[in-house]
Amino acid sequence: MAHWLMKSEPEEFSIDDLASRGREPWTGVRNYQARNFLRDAMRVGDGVFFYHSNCKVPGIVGIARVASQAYPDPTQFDPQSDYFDPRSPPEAPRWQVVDIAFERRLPRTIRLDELRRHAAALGDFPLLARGNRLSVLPVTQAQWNAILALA
DNA sequence: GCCAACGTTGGC
DNA sequence: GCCAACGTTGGC
Repeated sequence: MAHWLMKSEPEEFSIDDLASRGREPWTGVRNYQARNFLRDAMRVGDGVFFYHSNCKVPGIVGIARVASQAYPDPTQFDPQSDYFDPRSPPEAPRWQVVDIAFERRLPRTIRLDELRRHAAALGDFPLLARGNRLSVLPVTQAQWNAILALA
């Protein structure tokens, strides 16, 4: 089973939002590399670190599960949506979502600065790479275990 | 709010 | 196919 880290701005969609909804389509991915992870590599049951980005204390705040295979992101066809993509052909949609199911909050936020301090132990971790902007990224089993042990 | 880093676009 | 311009991400 694979593991992932998915970023969300808490002002848009926080771990509390996921907790209250239970399950949610992960809409709005508009980066091809992230899309490819969703579409080609994610499987139902994969573990997800829920990461709060672009906020006061960025870090991992909870655990979720991949709850569906990938399917076309409905927001790409919705002119009212911020994620509307007029260049996505309906017969060959560009953007995909998976559903994400809430599992639990972590007892405390594992902050980005803390993850950086453990960078050596975590090995090659794209979240910590310079200038990283990818919003969906893979986490190895070893990284998953090491990060959970910090919580 | 600033700005470095990065991905995408489009002219050539 | 190159690459400058532009828009976005996201930490600080």
